[in-house]
Amino acid sequence: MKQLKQRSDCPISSALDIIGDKWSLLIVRDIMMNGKNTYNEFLKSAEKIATNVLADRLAMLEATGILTKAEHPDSKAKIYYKLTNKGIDLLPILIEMILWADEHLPVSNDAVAYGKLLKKDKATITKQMMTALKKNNK
Amino acid sequence: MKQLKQRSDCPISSALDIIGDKWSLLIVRDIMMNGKNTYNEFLKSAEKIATNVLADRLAMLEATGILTKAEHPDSKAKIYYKLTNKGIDLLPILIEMILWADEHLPVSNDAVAYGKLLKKDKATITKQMMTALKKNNK
DNA sequence: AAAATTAACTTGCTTTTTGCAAGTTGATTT
DNA sequence: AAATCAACTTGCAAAAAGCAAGTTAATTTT
Repeated sequence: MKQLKQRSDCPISSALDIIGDKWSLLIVRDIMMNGKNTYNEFLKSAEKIATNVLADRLAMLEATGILTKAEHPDSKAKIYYKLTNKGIDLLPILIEMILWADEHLPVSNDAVAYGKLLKKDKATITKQMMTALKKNNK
Repeated sequence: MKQLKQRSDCPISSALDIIGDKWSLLIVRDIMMNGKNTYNEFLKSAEKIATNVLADRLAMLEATGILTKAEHPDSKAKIYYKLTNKGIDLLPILIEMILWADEHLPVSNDAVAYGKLLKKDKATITKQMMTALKKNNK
């Protein structure tokens, strides 16, 4: 697995030590906003993560306590990946990324629409999502 | 320079295409919160970025319109790197990373103290910093 | 009940990126 | 005029990413 070391005691640097790559937050996004929870579902996302990279990131996100493996309700062959509270608490970072991208990058029409909604009522929407996610988590 | 391509039209993915690495946001942090503006100042930060990686990231951040090169007030030998409005708008993402790290990772005492302050008055502090940064920017 | 399919990986190999040390060039200081 | 400083560049080794194919246990289909 990717080497996990703390480069400094700066909080931004320490956060980036874990989530500072192109893939980790996409897995978190898929669980949080796209209702995905299994290896093959993650593989199917538009960004096309490689199988070995996905395996590596899942192991790393588990090792850092952002997600955990659980039994899948439908089948013993599947693994149900779910976010911990630590993982759920990444939501505000994702929200701010959406708002930034919506303002400064070319994104889909859907994303533009969602961005407008978010901008209007960020605090409420965030709190709502957070509560829903943590409830499912118990 | 690192290949700049959009993996999908998802806003989170598109944001990560640019800032999804271990170094870019540390440069932004250094300009935004640590009063650093030159190559050698960036090199001196605790995380010890390599010279070639720094050069690469500066070029990439300039190419994506997050920062620009300006004349240094004190010397013609120095380059003064400053954030654009697009770069300044990354502040909320950094703020949320600080709050997350403060809650879930081991960070310095200073960071813990600052996190408490932030948590109490996030909106006001963010707006204040943003305004100050954009004023300097004109 | 055997064969095929699915899910979650692992392996091997190539390409790209990172990290490290040393070198270059123009401006500034001694 | 010589030494130093600032911002890079270059060369090379190590690590990570990307790609195709293979493995194993659990279903599903025939």
